[in-house]
Amino acid sequence: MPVVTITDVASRVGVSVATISRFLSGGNVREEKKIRSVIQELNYRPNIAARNLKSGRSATVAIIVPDISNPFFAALVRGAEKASGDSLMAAIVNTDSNSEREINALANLYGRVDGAIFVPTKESDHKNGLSHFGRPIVFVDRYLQKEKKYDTVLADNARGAELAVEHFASEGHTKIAIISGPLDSTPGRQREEGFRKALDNSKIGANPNYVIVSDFTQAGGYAAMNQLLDLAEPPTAVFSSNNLMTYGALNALKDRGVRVPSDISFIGFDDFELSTLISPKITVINRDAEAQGAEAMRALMWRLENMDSKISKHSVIPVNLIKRESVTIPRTWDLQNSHKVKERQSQTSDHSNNKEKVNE
Amino acid sequence: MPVVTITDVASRVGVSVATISRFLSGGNVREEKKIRSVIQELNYRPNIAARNLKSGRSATVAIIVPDISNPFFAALVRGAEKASGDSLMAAIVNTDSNSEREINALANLYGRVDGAIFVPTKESDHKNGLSHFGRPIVFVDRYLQKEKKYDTVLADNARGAELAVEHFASEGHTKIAIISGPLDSTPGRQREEGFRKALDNSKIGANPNYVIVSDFTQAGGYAAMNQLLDLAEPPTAVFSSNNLMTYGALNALKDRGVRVPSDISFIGFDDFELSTLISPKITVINRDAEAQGAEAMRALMWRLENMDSKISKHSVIPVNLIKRESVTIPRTWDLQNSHKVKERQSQTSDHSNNKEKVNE
DNA sequence: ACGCTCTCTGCAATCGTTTACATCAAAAAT
DNA sequence: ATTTTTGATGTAAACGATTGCAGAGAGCGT
Repeated sequence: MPVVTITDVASRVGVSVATISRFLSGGNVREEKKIRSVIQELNYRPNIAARNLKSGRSATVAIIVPDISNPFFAALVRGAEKASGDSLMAAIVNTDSNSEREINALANLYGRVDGAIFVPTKESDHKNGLSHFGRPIVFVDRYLQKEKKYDTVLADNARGAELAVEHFASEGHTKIAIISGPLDSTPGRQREEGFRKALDNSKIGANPNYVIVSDFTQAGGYAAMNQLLDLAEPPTAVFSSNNLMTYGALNALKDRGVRVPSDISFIGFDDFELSTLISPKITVINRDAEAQGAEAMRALMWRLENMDSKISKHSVIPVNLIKRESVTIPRTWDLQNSHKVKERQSQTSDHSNNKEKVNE
Repeated sequence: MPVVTITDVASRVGVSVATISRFLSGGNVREEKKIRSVIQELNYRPNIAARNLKSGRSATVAIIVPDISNPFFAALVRGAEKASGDSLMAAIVNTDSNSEREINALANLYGRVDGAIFVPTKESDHKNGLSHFGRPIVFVDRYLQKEKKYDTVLADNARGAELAVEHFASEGHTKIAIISGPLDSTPGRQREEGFRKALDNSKIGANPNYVIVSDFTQAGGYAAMNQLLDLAEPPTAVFSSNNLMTYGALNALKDRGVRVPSDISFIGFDDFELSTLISPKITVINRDAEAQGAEAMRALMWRLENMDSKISKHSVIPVNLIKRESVTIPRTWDLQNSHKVKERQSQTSDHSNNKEKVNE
């Protein structure tokens, strides 16, 4: 297996290597036709490593995600990879939601890739790792609070939570709970904030007992839902902040024989395969994960072409509510009960005193 | 942002670049301590491209899969990536089950990667693409029939199908159907063969009407199940050859109001998240997809270290039956009916004549 | 004291490209 | 007919590492 180089092609055609190189990069050359045929004949392929060395680029980008087997990240990666086209190679790294592995990955990737699409686990500081990496990074779905200069592609998380709350409220719910993700992750925080804000806007107000901060895992969702059901006065509607926790929460509901939606209404963030197979079909907040990945890749590619641009780009992926069967009006008993709550609620807001809310 | 090279380190320490290089590759050097501190101080990182050029390797492998958003492939990739450790970078490519994109990917990857883990869509010939690629390839889950020299990591597909049939048979089913994947794909073919073999072994014999060859997609599974239900004498038990078709088949069942398992028993190949959330919990043939990916990566790494070895390695990932709630005994009406079938069946086998089976 | 081995060192070639620069012939402008 | 412009070409120097080779001390046996 003789490895054929540009020199072989050049001597075979009878020109210098420079000419071949120029042909390869689209320049005008006299012997174009002959070069083409010789390349074909010898099956010449440019040596990528040599090209990378000379050009200082690798035509490769990294996609760093917490867990590729989470359907959302899988779709994200798929969209990104598809958008990269043939010109760019995508290397993927799984961090298992481990901050240490994240900085490790960044260090390892240095010099191997031209840039990265990064889904960090936490919003906490990554500063050293990032500056050492020294290449463009597009943050997806999560970002680092202190670093404004990086491009981001986020979902409209707050809006998603609002849509859920508004839908619950329009059906008459007032005892609305959230199973939230970690507040030091972007989607966790933003969805929780959106939830509170929507509750405030609709004059219902957030009940601290109805805010369970969990961890975006299935086990966490299971525990959180049980915690809600154990309350003296359980909520009549529950919003779960991501797909994995939705699985867990639904399992808890099932295990305890609580029926959806007759006993409790439910909305999850992020649609999932099989959401139509289970009974009832689950109402969800949805967004186009593939589109989000594609947008991130486009942003990164743009940045690679415009390294010196000072402006940072921040895209927001829209969300929408998919109404299915897991939301209905509260049970009568709860309705009466919620009536009382409502009254109490309006009293407190009359006094513009939300201390009572916290103690409630 | 001054890019620091080995030369900078060398001059700072006061030795030649060769010494630094030797230190980097673990050789004994006098100034080890000082070199270490200077590297730290200047934050020197070896230039990967230069190293690749010299060594002729890229420390990168490709993972080529039909669809990363299929949970099975996601798990496969995850296992492979994890097994690669820090020494190897994994580039993933989605082919969308498109043969053309497969050969394209191989061509594109030439020179960029040291080897590949490849899940081809079809068993048909890829010969030219493969030989031009000129680097080790480990075939996973699927392989190319005519190429025996490549390493493979397959699941025990035939055994999986057998387990399903045996379980159905042990519950008294005789009208057993398969929704098969394409017969020109390895898992499709092997599972269908295992199905037939198990049926023959148990003296039931395969009914051609009960073998629907579909395409491993959800839509395909949906259509196939409908086709089975439209039969004058529908099967009492159905085995679906992959997870996507399982989704589709279950949807069809649901849409037509056919209850599982009271009306029809069901087993799917490959477990899936949420298999416990839907009612009934689905009985499946399972295998460890992550382990399969990890094994593939190990095989590839071994091959990269032993390029000249003539022996090709073929690993088989075990499968097991996870009994849940989707299989029970056939309905009484069907039992009576199947009794007749059984009698007919035993007659034909008495005659040791399986021609009739084909015509049945 | 001499030669021998052993260990570490620097020199310089090398990997396969790209590209600034100089060159040169042909075409265009005078 | 001469000068200027144009455009393709070849020469050679990079890019940043690795490595064969030869040399230089140090340690050791005789």
